[in-house]
Amino acid sequence: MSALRRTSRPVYQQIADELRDAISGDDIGPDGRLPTEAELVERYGVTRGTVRQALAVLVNEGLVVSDRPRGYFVRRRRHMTYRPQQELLVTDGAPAMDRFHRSVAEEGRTPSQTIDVSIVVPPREIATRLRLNAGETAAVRRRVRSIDGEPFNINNSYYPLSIVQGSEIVLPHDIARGANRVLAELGHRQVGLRHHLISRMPTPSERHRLQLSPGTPVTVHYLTGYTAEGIPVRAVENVLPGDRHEVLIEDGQVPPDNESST
Amino acid sequence: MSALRRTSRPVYQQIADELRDAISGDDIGPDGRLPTEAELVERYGVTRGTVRQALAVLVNEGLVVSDRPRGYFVRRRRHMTYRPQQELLVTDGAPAMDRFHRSVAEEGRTPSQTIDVSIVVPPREIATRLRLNAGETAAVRRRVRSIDGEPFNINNSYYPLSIVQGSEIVLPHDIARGANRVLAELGHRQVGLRHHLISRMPTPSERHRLQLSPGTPVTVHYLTGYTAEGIPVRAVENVLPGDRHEVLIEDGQVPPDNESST
DNA sequence: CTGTCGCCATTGTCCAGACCATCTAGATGG
DNA sequence: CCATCTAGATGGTCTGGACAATGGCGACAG
Repeated sequence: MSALRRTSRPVYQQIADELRDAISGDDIGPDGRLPTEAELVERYGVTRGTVRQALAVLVNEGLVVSDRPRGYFVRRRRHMTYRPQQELLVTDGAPAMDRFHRSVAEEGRTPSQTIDVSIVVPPREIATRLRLNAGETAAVRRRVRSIDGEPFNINNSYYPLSIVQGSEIVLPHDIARGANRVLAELGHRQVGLRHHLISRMPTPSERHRLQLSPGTPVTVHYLTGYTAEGIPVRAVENVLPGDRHEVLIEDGQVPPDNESST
Repeated sequence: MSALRRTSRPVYQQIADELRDAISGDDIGPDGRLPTEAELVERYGVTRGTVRQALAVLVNEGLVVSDRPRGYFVRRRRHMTYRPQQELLVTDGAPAMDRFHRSVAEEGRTPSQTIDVSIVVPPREIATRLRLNAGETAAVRRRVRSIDGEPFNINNSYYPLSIVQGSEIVLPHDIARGANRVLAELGHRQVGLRHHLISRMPTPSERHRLQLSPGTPVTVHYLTGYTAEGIPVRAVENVLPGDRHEVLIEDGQVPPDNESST
C-alpha cells in the first residue's frame, strides 16, 4: 500500500514512525492490538526481518509489548505513587508495609511481600552511604513487594551490624511497629533523610525478579537516614519499575494533594 | 571456540550473557572495546545475524554503544548531581543558570544554554499542576542546557499567563536575578515545592534533542511551586538523561555532603 | 452441555548472503 | 615534514527462507 521513500531514513524507521504516530494519535489505543507482522509485510512490501526491526524499535521504547503468539499490543502505564518521605521519616506513624498494604487494598487489589534477612558486605553504593570501611558487614532486609501475585518493587534496607545486632531487625519477620521505631528504641532516631535517585535500565536479575518487559527502565532510589548526631543508621535501595511508579516528594509548605494514585 | 549449549536458552542470549559477564567482571573496562562482529561470528560459530541480536541486547540495556565503524564500546556513566531544592526554592540565592554555570565551570567544562519563550496551551501534565482549565494558556520558557556544546538536559518552565503577562518572564532572555525573584516581586513568592519524578524511555524528539544513545532512559522531573496561599505559580518539566544525572533531595536534618559531583 | 485434543495463526530463533555508509590508518605526493 | 587521497575494516540495512514454540479456538467425543 503506502510506498516508502527511498531517500535517506531507513525503511524500518519509517515503519516504526508510522506505527508510533498511530499509537500517539489514538488510532490504536492502550491495550490495542497492532497489525501482525504478516500484515505489515504486505502493507509495506518488505521482508519480515525489516518489519521485525521496526517493531523492535517500538518495543525498546517501551511503547509496545509482544504477547506471543497473540500479537503486539500497546502498553498501558499504571502508576502507583510512591512517597518516600511518608514511608520513612514518620517514626511514629504506620510502618511501611501497613501503608503499602492499605493503599493497595483500597484499590481492591491484594498486596503481599517476601522478606529475607542476612548479614552481608554491602555493595559500594550502600557501604559509602553507611560510611563502612572496606569489608565491614551490615544487616540487610530484602523485600519484594507484590500486587495480585505480581512483583511490584524491590526494597533492600541495610543497617550497620554494630547497631542492630541482636535486635529484632536481624530476624526474618515483618516488624509490626516498623523498623524505624526499633532503631529509635535502640537510641538511633532518624531526623534527616537524603534521597538519591538515578534512572537506568534494569539488570537481568532485576528484569527477572520484577518480570519487566523490554523497554522498561527502573528508578533506583537510595535513601540514607541520619540521626541528630549526623550518623547514618540506615541505607535503603529501592528498585522501582518505571512503568508502575512515580515518586512524589514535598518540600516546604504545599497544599493538600488531590490527585488520585491510580 | 566455546561451544554453546543447545538446551533451551537462545544462542544470542548466551552470547549476550557472556559478554555482559566480561563487562561486569572487568575483563572489558569502561570505554573498552568489545570483539568485532566478525570475531564473534568465528568464536561462536554462528551467523552475523545472531551476533548482532546478542549485541542489540546489550545496547538496549544501555551497557554498550556502537560507534560505527570503530566497533562496540562499553559505556561510561558520568553523573552530574542535580539538586532541585537548591535550584528552585532559594529565591534569594543565586539563580539557576548561575549555579549550573558555576558547577560546570568548576570542572573545567564550558556550559551554555538556549532559551525560547512562547505562549502555549500547556500539555496535560502541566495544565493539571497549574490548575488551568482546558484551553487556558501559559507562558513557557524552554531551555536546553549544554556542556561543551553537547546537550545535557531540557528544562521547560510554565507560568500562568494571568500572572506573568507583561513581565520580564515572557521575554526571551536570561533573567539574571532568577525567574523566582521576578515572581516574588510580582507578589507570588513560592514557599513550597512538590517534586514528581517518573522514569521512562525518551520520545524520538527527546532522543534527538538530547542526542541520547539507545538504552538510555530519562527521568522526568515535574516541579510545582506554590505560594503561601497554596496557589501554583510555576510548573517545571525537567528531562534528565539517565546516563548523565542523579537527583539529590534532602529532607530534615542531614549532615553536610562530602560527595563529589563528578 | 462440557471437556479434550489437535490445528492454526502468530511471534521467536537462526541461517546465508548482498550491498551500503563511515571512519581510520597508511600510502602517496608535494 | 605536512597535506591529501585511497583502500580496508567495521557496523547498518535489507532480502529470503526455514523451523520452533505457544496460546487460542473450533471440532469432536462423551
